[in-house]
Amino acid sequence: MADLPKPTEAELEILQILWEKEPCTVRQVNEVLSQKKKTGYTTTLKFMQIMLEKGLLKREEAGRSHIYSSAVAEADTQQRLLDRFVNQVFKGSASKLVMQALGNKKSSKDELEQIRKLLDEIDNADNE
Amino acid sequence: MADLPKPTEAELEILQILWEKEPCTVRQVNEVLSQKKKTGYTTTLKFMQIMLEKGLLKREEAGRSHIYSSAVAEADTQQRLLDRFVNQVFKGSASKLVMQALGNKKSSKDELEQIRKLLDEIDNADNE
DNA sequence: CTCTTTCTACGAAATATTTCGTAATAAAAT
DNA sequence: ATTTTATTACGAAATATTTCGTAGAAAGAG
Repeated sequence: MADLPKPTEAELEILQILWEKEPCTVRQVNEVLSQKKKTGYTTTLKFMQIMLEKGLLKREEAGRSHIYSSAVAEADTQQRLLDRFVNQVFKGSASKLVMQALGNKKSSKDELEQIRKLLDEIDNADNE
Repeated sequence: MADLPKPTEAELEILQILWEKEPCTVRQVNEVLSQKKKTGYTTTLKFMQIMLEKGLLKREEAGRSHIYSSAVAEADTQQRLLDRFVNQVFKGSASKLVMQALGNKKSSKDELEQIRKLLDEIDNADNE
């Protein structure tokens, strides 16, 4: 578990698609990706080859073509990016980020309730 | 209130310093910046000139030299970056981000209490 | 006044990221 | 069997970001 590189913005878009639909061929990924931005097939292919080299994806040969899957878990990646983000933008203060996020984003009652439950759990476990 | 460009990583580091200590000369900023990464004086200067052009900074002539301040507020910038981040990494779900942030980051009791209060306020105002 | 130091401005090199064209190959269609 | 289509690999152009060197001007020291 060496230090995986931080995925770039474009790489993250591809990971999002794979997390949702994997395993996928390049074509399948490109079909989804090219709806948000007009991306050529070989552009997507190139990204996925680069990501394979970086260890972000894995693949399996299927005759002429390849079938890709993510090699990094969604939650792990989110956590890694979040840590970076909190440090860069909020000087490491997760609670400041949380308050800013809650302040301007409307969340459903259900979600707010879940957050409350989480707070309770943290409080209870908080006898370090 | 046109669309300010998203500050790059290096630009954000400079903004952080200014938000803390502004107004500053290039030298003052570089003194702080060069402690985290060995940055040459002209590198910092160049960044600050670019940031002036982009509208991220403003400055005032002081004889031979210039005195810079931020032209964007910290909270606004954080909010803008946060929105982007939530969309890119958490598919727009602020509450997922919040839970991930609370889950792995230890926050003080005080901070957790503040978040609870914030939740209450949201609940009360929540008659969309 | 002359030399040294401290600025700014500018250009451009170095690196990272994104995008695509072309060639080679294999499969599928006719 | 020839042509069309689909796929990978590769290289490199286009763009964005980071870094620094050099020149010139202005201030300060001697």
